Amino acid sequence: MSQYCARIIQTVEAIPEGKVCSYGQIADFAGLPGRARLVGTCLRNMPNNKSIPWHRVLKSNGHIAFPKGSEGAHRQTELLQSEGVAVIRHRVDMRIYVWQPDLSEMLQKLAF
DNA sequence: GGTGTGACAACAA
DNA sequence: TTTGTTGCCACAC
Repeated sequence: MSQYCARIIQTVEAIPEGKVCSYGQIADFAGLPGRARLVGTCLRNMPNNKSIPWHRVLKSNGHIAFPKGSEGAHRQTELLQSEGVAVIRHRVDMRIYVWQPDLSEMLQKLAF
């Protein structure tokens, strides 16, 4: 558990329902610009059973970060659809569901 | 301390 | 849209 991972987890937890976010955004909000890979590494290493909404994290282009047919992809798709996010052919309409955090919300949730 | 790896991003064809 | 390539950096060997 590194400090980076803690920030990443906190940022991911701040994503509201029905919204999605890209790895780059997570890294950016977490104060780690350009460390998108670290987000994935941490989420993989971190136990995903801590109520972390990892399913709201996608690639920059809206694609699901798992290979199609994978278990993770399936679970992610299910979770997203159950939240009202339309997953079309292994991808999400980032134009609609992308998370655009308000500054006040950011300060409230993160407030490093 | 070198090397390879990774749930990625951005760019180029 | 789908592939490559490159950059990035913490982490496990």
